[in-house]
Amino acid sequence: MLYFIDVILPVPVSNTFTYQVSEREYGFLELGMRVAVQFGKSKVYAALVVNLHHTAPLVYEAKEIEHILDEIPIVTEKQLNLWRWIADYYMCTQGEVMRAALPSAFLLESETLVVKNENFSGDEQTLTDEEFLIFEALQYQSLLKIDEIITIVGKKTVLPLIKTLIEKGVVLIREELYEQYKPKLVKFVRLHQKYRDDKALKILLDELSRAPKQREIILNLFSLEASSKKPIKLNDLKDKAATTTTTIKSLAEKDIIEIFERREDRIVYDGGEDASIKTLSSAQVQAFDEVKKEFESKAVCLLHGVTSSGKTEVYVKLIKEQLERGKQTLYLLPEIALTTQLITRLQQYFGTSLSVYHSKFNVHERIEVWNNVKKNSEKAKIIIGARSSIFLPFQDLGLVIVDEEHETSFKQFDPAPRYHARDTAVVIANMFKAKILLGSATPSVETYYNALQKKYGLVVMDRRYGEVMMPEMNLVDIKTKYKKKQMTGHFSDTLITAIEYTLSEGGQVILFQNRRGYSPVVECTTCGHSPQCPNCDVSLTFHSHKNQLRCHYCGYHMAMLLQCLACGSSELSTKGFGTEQIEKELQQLLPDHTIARMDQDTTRGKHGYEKIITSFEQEEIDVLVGTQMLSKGLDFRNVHLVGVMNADNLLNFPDFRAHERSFQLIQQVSGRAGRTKKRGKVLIQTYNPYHQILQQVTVNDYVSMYHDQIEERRQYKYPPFYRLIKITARHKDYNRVNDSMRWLGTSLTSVFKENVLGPEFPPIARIRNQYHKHVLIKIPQGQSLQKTKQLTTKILATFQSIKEFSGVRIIINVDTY
DNA sequence: AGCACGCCGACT
DNA sequence: GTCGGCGTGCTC
Repeated sequence: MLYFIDVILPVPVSNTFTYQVSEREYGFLELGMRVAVQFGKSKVYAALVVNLHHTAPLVYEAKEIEHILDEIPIVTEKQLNLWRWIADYYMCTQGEVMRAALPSAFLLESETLVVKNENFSGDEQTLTDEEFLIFEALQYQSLLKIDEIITIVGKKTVLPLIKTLIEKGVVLIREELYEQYKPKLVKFVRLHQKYRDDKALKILLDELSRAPKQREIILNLFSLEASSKKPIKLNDLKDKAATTTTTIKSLAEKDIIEIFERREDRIVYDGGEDASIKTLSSAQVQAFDEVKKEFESKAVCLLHGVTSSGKTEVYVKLIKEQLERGKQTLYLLPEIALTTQLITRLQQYFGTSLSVYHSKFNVHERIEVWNNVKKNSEKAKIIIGARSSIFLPFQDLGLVIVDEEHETSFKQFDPAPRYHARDTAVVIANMFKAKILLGSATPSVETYYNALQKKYGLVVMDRRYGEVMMPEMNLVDIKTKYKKKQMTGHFSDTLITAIEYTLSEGGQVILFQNRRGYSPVVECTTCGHSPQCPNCDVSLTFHSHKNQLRCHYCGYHMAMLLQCLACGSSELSTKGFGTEQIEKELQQLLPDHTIARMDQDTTRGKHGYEKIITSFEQEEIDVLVGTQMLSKGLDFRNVHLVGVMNADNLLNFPDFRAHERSFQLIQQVSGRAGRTKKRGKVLIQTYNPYHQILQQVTVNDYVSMYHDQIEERRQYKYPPFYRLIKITARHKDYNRVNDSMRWLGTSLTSVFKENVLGPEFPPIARIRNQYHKHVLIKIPQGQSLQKTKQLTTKILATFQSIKEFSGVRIIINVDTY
């Protein structure tokens, strides 16, 4: 009998691949283990076993595997099912899901190493200059990586060169697969066994009386053992006895003590004692009971609670319950909100049962959390993390919490899999028969719809915790302010007065401007020309601190112009405004106050974000100017005033969710004001104070906003009534994008009729010298999703077989955001 | 994704 | 005329 396995490779190819294994290997292998396989001419990859069988492939000869990489599966069967679901639903390959799901240390790819052939006996005179360079380098260095060879010879394509060297017998190549993860080993010490009885010990101490240093070490070891009752770390002993590792090692060589190693986790929570959970307010108790009640009949429940209504305490109580039942909990947060604030708070409640998982962690830390979750260990009963934590190997999941459920960062945009973590979490919860709670102050229209349809449970918390009042919200009509000359730069007199008043009272201010940079567009006052990015179809943005023009899409930058490129006039003016300009103007208005800015430019680096937040918390900063980063779950006690510099650029965004998002954003930013007894104040500057959304924001009327929006969605055929699949073509040739998309649009329309929109160029058609064009497929309720996707895939397969369209990259985005 | 094969421009 | 560039197609 023959033995075969099907594997997924971490590459964007749609199929699984079949390899042959021996009977022994077949008996050992389980689904979810990794095997090293050769794929293509030389590369070796770590592939994941997804099927074991005896069916020999018909049209090709299966290769044999290199070797098995794991002793136990690293991925559970539930995960494999989930991967299949994601690949299917979001129309991508399982390899792409694998790439996103596994911590990078599990994804191995071989590296080609060039070593010298010891048997080389030929004449080095026959070598060309380049060949000789490599030959020479190998006399000093036993092996060379491909990258190193590229630097040595100074050109890109070196593979043919290596090939001739192999033919001439000068070098050999080796493919090496590195295991990136090394468990952290900690050295421990203990007394050697032969001195474990009192008599032997006494003799030893007598013998050591002439070696006081060594005797000292032994005595210190005893005192440590007596006080801790746990194995003693070598480092602790070293510190206690004020000695060196070498001295301790010499004792080990004499067999007086033993040094042994143990695996240890890198992530150790060493916070204080667990804080007891705050007693819930009556509103929180009521919400908690209601959620539990909803969970009796429904798997998903929406917790709609205004900002600072104390949703977190309700979550904590629910998690506590799961913990008591021994179940795992997943707490999902939007990427941006992974601030230390919430994590510290949860650590105080749950101590060592809580693990954090997100992309800023290094490979080793991620693997450890992964393994702990898979072992269902006590350390990983609660996982808090961003969207990628849905890929962890849960064993016994009881509850999922999706906080700030409406956040669009839960949807992965690029690369594939373009999954939505909230929606995927619902699927996972289903697989485990677990409950899932979606929390938000401003739920997404889709979720709220599901709640009203009774598909999800709904629990409302409409009071802020501790009877803190909702902030007082006012609109400032800057159109009239400009007319009446009551504006200083971008600040209305109303806003300035409010800022000055707040500061005089010792309060802090947050100013929100959803645009970074100094001013988006530089324009020549003579001819109207504005400098464009050479790689993208956008105007360059002026950043004053570096006196540069920058492109936010490709990172292109140049020095600020002195003269117009088109007409040479030196009269250049700026249009629009960003955070940087607000900061500058304000500094001039308030020279005696500290003003800081928080946006992508100032929060670069690992701790940039935390630094600003901490100094704002400690009131070293009086006014914080920032982009939407500010709106996410931060809790500043002393902010009394929030100013929205310009609400209009949010509302005018060309997207069917723009109004919903504006409402959410302004509402969230406003939530930063007045989180204590003193009532906070929010001022929103706008050209359009009668805009429906702004009116609804000021009176905090989520429900009427929802009803307006849902009506629009129904009327214009958008989610939740219709599902959307966006297909994008990308190529550097404008005509090829255009022609291929015309074909695709026509083909799709012939099947889906009026439910195909486009093809259409996006507002920015060219990014990094690549043209983009979209087609949108709308899927009405009742039309089979599966069928629609099958038909689409079929059309796309035809598309890709057309010669004239070759090279056009297709990007599929299901449930596009 | 990588890597090999195959066709076209800038240099000897 | 060749070398080196990149476009195209396949990988069990």
